[in-house]
Amino acid sequence: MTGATRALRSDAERTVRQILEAAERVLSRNPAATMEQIAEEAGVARTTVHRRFASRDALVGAMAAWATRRFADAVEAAHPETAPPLVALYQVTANVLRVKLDWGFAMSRALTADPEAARVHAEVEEKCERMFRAAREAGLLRPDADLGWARRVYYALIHEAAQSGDGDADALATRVVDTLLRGVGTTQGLTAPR
Amino acid sequence: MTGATRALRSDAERTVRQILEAAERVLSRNPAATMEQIAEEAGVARTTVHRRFASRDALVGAMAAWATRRFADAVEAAHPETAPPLVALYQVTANVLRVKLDWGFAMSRALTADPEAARVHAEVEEKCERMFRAAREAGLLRPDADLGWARRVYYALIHEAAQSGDGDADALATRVVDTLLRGVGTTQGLTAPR
DNA sequence: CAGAGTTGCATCATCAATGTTGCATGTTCT
DNA sequence: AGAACATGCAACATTGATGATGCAACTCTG
Repeated sequence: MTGATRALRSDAERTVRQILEAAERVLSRNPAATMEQIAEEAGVARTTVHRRFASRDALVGAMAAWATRRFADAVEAAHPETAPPLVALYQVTANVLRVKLDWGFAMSRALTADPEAARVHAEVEEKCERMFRAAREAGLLRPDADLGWARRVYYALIHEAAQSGDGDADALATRVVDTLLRGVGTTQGLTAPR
Repeated sequence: MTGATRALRSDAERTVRQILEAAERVLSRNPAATMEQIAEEAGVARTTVHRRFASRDALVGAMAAWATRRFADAVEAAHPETAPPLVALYQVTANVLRVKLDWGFAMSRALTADPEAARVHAEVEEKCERMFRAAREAGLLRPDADLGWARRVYYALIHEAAQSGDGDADALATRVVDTLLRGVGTTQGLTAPR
């Protein structure tokens, strides 16, 4: 591999990144957007997009793969296995939000056919599962908490926080974790109001 | 209007309903589904769908209009203006869930161009807003609660409950309201743990 | 400068979904 | 049975997105 080749390839990779980021911006606003619109947003010709990605599926797949990698790294960086549950929960939330703010669409498509992405995703899923189990055993969650429901709520809160978009990842994470654990009410719930 | 006409028109209306319901089933699974697939699910020919709905947009519009009406009725039937906040919250939740379980896709498309639907939707939005304000003033929500965030969370919880699909509307509503107010944790939150 | 590589542009082929129409065949009511 | 209407079927036109290709122009690097 010559120096020239490296330099040129670097240009190419920059273009690829521009396309991926443009696709994220466009598709997060309109999932049915056209390759033309993506190319326009990326500032390249549509043919260039097709030269880089054989098909639309390939493009979305590449986005999903990229987001999946960042997602897995974000979770791993929070050390959810070793950190105390509350710390882990907060760190995972903040890190995932950082990724999701930039790659929301790609992450929503990360559950597709690609076997590698599916594997990574399942792995993260399992880590999250264990984190919630640990949280419950540590008394952070109610002993009778339905972990499946808790996880659903958690994902939904992260999603809403990412959509609302006001504040940085740390502020949003605080809000998410706080809401997840305490809700927004003052009462002790329907079963024991007041 | 002759009796014959009435009878025939009644047949036609039944077909329309079958198409609307089939479209909901198909599109909730795959929003990009084909008119062909919708027709197949409805047990009619594709041409029949096109005879009833001039275009795909018209079909989705009709679904949205139908769902919007049921949605507005569901909220109104809970008397959110006059009932005590906690009761109103629960009743609205249960009633909306009943609609959303059957018309999830249509409701997700109810924010479109149609002026009448938009009006109704804004009206409901406002009722909900007032309900949350009343809930806060009644001490049901924390005094410092961000109503915008609370509403987002509320909508998201309803959505998740409808997706999870286990249990009837009343059980789901209980879960939603309980989670909204108390969260899933035992602590007093990040600011005052333990 | 020469060469390798990339991009833009124009163009073409393909394809799937949409929307239309004519006609024969029911179905329901009178 | 006859009138009125609805449906299925087959065929057709249209359209918009997708994907491919040839060529000229550009930008690096050596």
